[in-house]
Amino acid sequence: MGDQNILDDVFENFVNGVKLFKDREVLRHDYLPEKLPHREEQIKLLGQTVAPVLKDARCSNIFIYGKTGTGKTAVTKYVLSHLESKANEYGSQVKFCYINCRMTGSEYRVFAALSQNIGMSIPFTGLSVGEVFDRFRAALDSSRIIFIIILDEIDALIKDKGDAFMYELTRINETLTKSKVAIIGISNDLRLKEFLDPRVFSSLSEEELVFRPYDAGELRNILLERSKLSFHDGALSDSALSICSALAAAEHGDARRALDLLRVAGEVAERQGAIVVTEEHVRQAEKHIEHNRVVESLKNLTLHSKLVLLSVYHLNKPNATTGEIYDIYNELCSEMGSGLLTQRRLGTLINELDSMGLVNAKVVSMGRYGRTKKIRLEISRSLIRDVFNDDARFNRLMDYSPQNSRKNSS
DNA sequence: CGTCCACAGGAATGACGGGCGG
DNA sequence: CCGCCCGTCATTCCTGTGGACG
Repeated sequence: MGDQNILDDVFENFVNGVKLFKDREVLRHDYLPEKLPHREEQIKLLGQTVAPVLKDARCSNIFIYGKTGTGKTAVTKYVLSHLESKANEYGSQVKFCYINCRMTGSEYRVFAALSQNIGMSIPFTGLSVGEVFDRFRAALDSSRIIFIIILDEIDALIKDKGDAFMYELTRINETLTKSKVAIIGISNDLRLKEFLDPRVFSSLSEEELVFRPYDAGELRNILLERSKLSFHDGALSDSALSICSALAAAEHGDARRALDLLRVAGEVAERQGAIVVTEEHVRQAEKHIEHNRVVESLKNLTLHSKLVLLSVYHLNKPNATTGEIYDIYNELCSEMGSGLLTQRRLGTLINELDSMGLVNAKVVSMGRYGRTKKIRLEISRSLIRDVFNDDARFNRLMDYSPQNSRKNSS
């Protein structure tokens, strides 16, 4: 009955309470606004580059660089959707296909998605990559179009699969007679060219477009535009808006981050029944986002990654080495009756934990005493306890104290 | 100034589950 | 149903290496 009342309050509050949001969809980062402030230059350049397709000519390949949240994807989608409607107007046979390489995952699935887009279905798996590519090329040629391929986050794919498939793709025009292909590559990593075969790179970057990070003032304008659509008048304090832009600017000039902060701050404020979103709500939002991020990645770790992380937790010193971790990991494995992985494997698991920001690993040389990684926990110990205590398998391991077999000084 | 530690991290290979074409 | 291929995880084997020690 007490619960009932609480729930009533929650619903009551939701229905009758002050509403802060007008439309929170506007703050999602996949929302494509009608205006993209501070990107007029890039829009113009990209537009000029793709314009030839309206006269049925192939446009140059384009390489777009910029860190996350600098508007690369938004600008590209914006320009292309306008291009598409123009093309319909003029009756040009233009098609484009947007692919996020990181989401798509493998070269196989990239080609499968491309084929899908020109109306040819490819099985999820089962064929060789070469076969899929051939089918794609055949289907493309017989469809007589200008095909613009947008490969977003292409760096993710190239870094772990290599650039062989890109070589195929950049040369595809030579074997097409009735269709033409242009590629727009989008990369978060400015150093991508170091990973690319020079031939691929030169063909891919007939044009280059660089997106600088936004500064605090620009972020502020962006947020201002969006907040007009997403919040009710007066629901958002000026200082909250400023602090969102400042925080995001300090990170990478990441607009996506700024929008997230603003949205979550709004949600926090709404939940607290506040009439206006304040600076304090933004601070809470920041913690909230980070907390969620960590808990999510923690939950999604594989068994052995969890054990490795627990080993770092148990060793509990700021300068743990790979070998020490491995010893403890060893103990934990036998304690739990699970098989154990090689030290080689553990090394790469540690690197993964590092890139997720759960752990900090740095290679150092201790001269006479070898070369190893110094590993330190990057997240709070209590958080680890909270998350792992939920999992019955780890109960015994949580208050387990390892008998550090190594004789080691500090 | 060369040695040699304690690993790093690349390459090749294998085991395995999923999924297809024929 | 068989044979093949994919992607993922893991092992094995390997060469490479910064710098304190002797």
